[in-house]
Amino acid sequence: MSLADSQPRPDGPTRGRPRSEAVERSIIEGVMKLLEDGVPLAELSIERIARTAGVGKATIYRRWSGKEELFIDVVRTAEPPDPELPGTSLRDDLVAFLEQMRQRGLMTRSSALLRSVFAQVKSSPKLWDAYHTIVVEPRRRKQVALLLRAQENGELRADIDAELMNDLFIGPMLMRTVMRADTVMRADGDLPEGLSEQIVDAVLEGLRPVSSRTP
Amino acid sequence: MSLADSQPRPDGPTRGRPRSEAVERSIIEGVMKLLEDGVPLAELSIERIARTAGVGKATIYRRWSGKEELFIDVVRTAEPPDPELPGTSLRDDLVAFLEQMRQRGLMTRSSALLRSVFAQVKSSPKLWDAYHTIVVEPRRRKQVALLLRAQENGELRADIDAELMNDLFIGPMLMRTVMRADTVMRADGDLPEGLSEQIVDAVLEGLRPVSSRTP
Amino acid sequence: MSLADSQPRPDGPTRGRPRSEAVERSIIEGVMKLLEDGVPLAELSIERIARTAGVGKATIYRRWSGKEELFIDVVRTAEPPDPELPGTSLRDDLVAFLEQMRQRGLMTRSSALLRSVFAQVKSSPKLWDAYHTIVVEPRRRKQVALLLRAQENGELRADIDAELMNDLFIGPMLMRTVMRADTVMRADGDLPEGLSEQIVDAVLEGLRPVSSRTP
Amino acid sequence: MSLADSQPRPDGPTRGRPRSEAVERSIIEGVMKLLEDGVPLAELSIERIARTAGVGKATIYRRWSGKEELFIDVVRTAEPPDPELPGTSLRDDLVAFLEQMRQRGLMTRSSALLRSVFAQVKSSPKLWDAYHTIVVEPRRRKQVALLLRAQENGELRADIDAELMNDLFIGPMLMRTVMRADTVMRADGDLPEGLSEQIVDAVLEGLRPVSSRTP
DNA sequence: GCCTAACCGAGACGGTACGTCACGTCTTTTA
DNA sequence: TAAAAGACGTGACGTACCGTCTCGGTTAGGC
Repeated sequence: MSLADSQPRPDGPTRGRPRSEAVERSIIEGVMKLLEDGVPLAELSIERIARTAGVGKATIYRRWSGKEELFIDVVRTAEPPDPELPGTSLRDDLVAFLEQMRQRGLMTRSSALLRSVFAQVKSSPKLWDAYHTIVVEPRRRKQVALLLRAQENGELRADIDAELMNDLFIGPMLMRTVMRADTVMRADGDLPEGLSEQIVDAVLEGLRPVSSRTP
Repeated sequence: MSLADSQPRPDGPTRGRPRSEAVERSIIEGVMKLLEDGVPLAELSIERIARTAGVGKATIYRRWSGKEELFIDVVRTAEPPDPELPGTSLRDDLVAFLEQMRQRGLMTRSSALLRSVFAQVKSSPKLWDAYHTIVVEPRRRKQVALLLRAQENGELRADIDAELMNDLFIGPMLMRTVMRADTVMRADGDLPEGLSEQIVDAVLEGLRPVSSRTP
Repeated sequence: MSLADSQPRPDGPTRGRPRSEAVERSIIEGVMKLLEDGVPLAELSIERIARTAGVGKATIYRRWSGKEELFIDVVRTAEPPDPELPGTSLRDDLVAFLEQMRQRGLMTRSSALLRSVFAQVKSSPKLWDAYHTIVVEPRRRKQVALLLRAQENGELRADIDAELMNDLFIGPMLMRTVMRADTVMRADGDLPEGLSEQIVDAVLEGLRPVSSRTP
Repeated sequence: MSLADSQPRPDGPTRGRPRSEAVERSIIEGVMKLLEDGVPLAELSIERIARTAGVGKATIYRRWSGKEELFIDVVRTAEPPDPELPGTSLRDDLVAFLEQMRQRGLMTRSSALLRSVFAQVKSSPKLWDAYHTIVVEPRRRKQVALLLRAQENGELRADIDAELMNDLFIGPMLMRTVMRADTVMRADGDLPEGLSEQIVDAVLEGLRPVSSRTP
């Protein structure tokens, strides 16, 4: 799960001068710097990245097979780790997941970065698959596991698929962070504090067993 | 709402030979044909589009300022019209909206096309704004109006913002059609018949006034 | 020999609106004006000429089949008429011819024009042929006739071809006006007053019969 | 005096892969081949030259700033070297110079080529200056030096400028090689053997001191 | 005093070439 | 052998003209 040499050295492991790890880092950080500086993704050519990182083009191609592969490593580096769950209640854990999505959707510097690479990643099936496998799916599995446990505890209705339930919680926040947030709204008015709680409470209301509903 | 000349003639309205509408159509349909034939979006150069449509490059640039602008019109042309609402009940109307999203998410020819252009549109703030203004926002307004009326009728709780409610319904389906559908799943197993009803019923359960809940 | 309609009207002589002579003039004068203003010949596109003359492109193509044909008429219009010969002596007549060449080679406005179109004319065999037939050859014939008469009078040696003699006089001046004058020298120091007399006198010295030489 | 990199590398002398001389040659020879095959100069686009030489356009622009600069090197490559002078007499040396001009004016393959590029070069002041500096002026200086020595020896009159004298010899041959030869005459009848001697003898007659004239 | 054919300006049209840029590969020197 | 530098063939970019073709609107005869 480390910063992969996506392009492994073809022959033996150690002959001649070894690849410099410093170079690896300076390339990825160079890309991040450019994105943070507001350079549109479309203007991120390999040549420009090499120039920025003070590196030869061949040095990039030796490690990644192209721009897409490189971006996977950039996203992986920038992606925030999964949130620590409070564990105090189902509701609190769900809120924690949504809250992390909301944070990422805010107009911070590092998120502006993420969002633009994200768009690029999304427009390439190959990248999207990789991103899904490495980042999205593991997190989704955690969320679904949480809900399954709650169903077994009787905290949630058992007659609805846990995967669908998960989408009921995640989908609305996604709606705002990915679909609307990046462009239409400029201020963060669309992602106010308390939004996570509002969503979780409203959806949870319909998913609890009848017996345990708010009176 | 007609096929716009995104690049309006700078001068008066009618001097010189008028632009041919047939050419306009053949360009847009040329793009659709290429996409349907499985040409990757990255290989859709203006030169190739012009060649396919049997048209000079200048003729394209006369109408659109670049590939992106052109894609807006392609999406707009392919975008299905808003669904006709049955009007029999709030639930049925909501299902109708979601059902349309589900249909679009299925792996039909025309939708495979749409989804890749859609990704491209999404990766450009300018395009995304335009798409939002022209396509998304009007539809969203209809949906919200529907919910507001239901709140006034007492069919829905009045203590939750109607816009948020709308996201609670739309978000989960979006999750599956846009986020997961294009790559992870190949068969349409993720968008089964009955999905719309499942979502609407589950979410509606938490949004009805306490008095009118399922016992 | 008038300003030709190089592109004659195909059918009968007079049906419909006749072509405007004013338009004809304004096109040719437009070209001259552009050249006098120092616009490089290479930048003289048909589109620009039409714009300058306030004329549609088709109006130009109706008269000339292309840029080259048009330039013939421009040169013809600008070419100075043959000089009037004093007739006082062979020497004076020869000087008159050379003096005209010298004048044209000076850096006057109208000659800057001529020289640049001349260069263009020269680079196209078709144009060069036309220019030769219309302008150069008739003048050359006059010069040769002059020399032939002088041979009959005994003023010139009879053992040298009159056409070659003509080149002996014309060539040196051409050397300076066409080959060197346009670029290398900037001031007109290379074409000083008295140059024509110098050339004629020097060459004439070798062409007179021995009996009549300067002692 | 080697095949210049008209577009010098901006940086230091030896960094990165050096420019291939083979490519340089194949471009210039490609142009020559096209011209020899009778392709009109106007159809010699950079794209076509690149295609013929099996070379990318950028590789051409890396060396020359445009078609014109390239043509200088083509002309320079094809230009015959200065003739070897017999040194037996002033007359023989002058004949040698003229004879070379006459040879070049004949309808040989390589000269048909040269003459059309030559016309192009002539139509651009910048090119013409360059051509003059590199090719014409050095040769002219040799010729003038020859005449100056003859003046000092008393073989030529001292009262006529040596530069003017030079034009008296060169001009007439130029008249036939450059002005008339390319188009009007087709066969080489205008440049017969013996022409050089005829011109030199006729002009020399007027330039010798009176004492040494043909009786 | 109409009729109508040809003119006129404007500018769209399918092409071709321009000169620039980035692609991914390759060949140098230097370390 | 890696690394920087940059040349290489390829091909798309967006612009400018080419010569042809519609447009709406004149402008002169011939009836």
